[in-house]
Amino acid sequence: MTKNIEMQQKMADIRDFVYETVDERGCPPTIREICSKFDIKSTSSAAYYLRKLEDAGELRINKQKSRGLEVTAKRITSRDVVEVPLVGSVTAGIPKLAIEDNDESVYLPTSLFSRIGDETFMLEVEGTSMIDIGINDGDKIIVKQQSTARNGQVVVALIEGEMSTVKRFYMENGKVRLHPENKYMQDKIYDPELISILGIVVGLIRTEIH
Amino acid sequence: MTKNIEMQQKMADIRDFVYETVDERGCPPTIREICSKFDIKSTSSAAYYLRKLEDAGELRINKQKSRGLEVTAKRITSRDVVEVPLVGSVTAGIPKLAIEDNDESVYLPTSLFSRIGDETFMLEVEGTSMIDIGINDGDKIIVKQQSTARNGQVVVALIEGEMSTVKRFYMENGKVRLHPENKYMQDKIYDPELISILGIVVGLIRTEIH
DNA sequence: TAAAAATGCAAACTTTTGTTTGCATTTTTT
DNA sequence: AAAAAATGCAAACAAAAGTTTGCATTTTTA
Repeated sequence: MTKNIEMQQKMADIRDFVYETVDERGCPPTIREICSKFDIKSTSSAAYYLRKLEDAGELRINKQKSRGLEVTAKRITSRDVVEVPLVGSVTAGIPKLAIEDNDESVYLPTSLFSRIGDETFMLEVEGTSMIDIGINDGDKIIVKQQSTARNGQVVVALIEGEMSTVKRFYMENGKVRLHPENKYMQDKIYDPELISILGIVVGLIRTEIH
Repeated sequence: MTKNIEMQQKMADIRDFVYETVDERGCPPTIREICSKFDIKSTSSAAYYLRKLEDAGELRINKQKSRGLEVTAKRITSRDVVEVPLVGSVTAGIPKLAIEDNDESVYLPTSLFSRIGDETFMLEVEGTSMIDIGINDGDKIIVKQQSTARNGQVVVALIEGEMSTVKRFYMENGKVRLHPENKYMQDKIYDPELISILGIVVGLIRTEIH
């Protein structure tokens, strides 16, 4: 009995090793790599375990192919997620306008954010100016980069080139009105040339509930 | 010149093929697979392109190893994301208590949701009972499964075994008080045995901003 | 306890796969 | 236009990696 448990463990270890290797290296281990990892003396012994794992449905073996192991569990592919840069915070003075390579980035599930693409970024909200529509201080908003907006859209805007803000956007009588969704705050009206739109808020992530 | 452009295109195509194959199959293509994919007649020609791609830093070649190609771009691994099942909606009558294999699931970035694990699920909120703390109708909440809660935590609770709800939880004088964060709604008091806690709300995702 | 099954090893073997060599053709440079 | 470089192919080659065989040991079953 105890032998059987050890066996189960060994099989699980090998399976995990195969899975990890595929995950991290993008390429399954060879039988000989498995041997040296687990101190198995003969390739045929390792192959024996692999056959058992295949019987158990834990992996697939492509006959006569080098590195022919395939994992059966669903793997994450680049189609499943979109990488979106996290570019700092809004209302923190001058925002970063350029997305840099060394920015922290976040993977969002395409199943929820299907239409977002390369021109999307994330930004942490500071302040409570949009709290009446449920955008809280500290929330991370997902912003689709574009320089124009339609009336009533929630935008990230740059005011006079130096301060960024999240507000609801209106263009009325040749003026831009930025409307905070906070009943204690006032709308502000600007000359259009003082405002540049950085993008439209399309989603939000909150990681703490208080 | 036109030849040169064709060449660039061919190189890019091969690189993409290598990347896609690694991504989808979890294993790079062999040189001969690249040959047949692009109608290259000789393995040495394909190898020649691969060397150029390596010079350009687009991939790495492990010498003398079968399937020794490695992509250089960062790949998504299972460490980067957590798979979380999306189990329906709350306040939609009797909730599903068991998480099923065929549930839709969503990948969340571990960089934002570092502490969540297997016992986490997502649920779509229906209604406005928590709107004062910014949980809107249609938001997808991230819930950590547990059967107890501390005072003041936001929980998903099952009332009398048949209706689930999101509320702030208090245990006072031997009674459970469920507090909606909506100034137009009233707290409700229950005997503890009528309430079971399904989990604690730890985060939220919104995919539409109105 | 004896037979059967499972586990394990070593070595030879076969297939897959990357590499090298030599030559032909095309493109670019001088 | 001639020389040089780049591109491309075929075939032989070498290394890597999966498979098979036969036997020894341990564990399980009858």
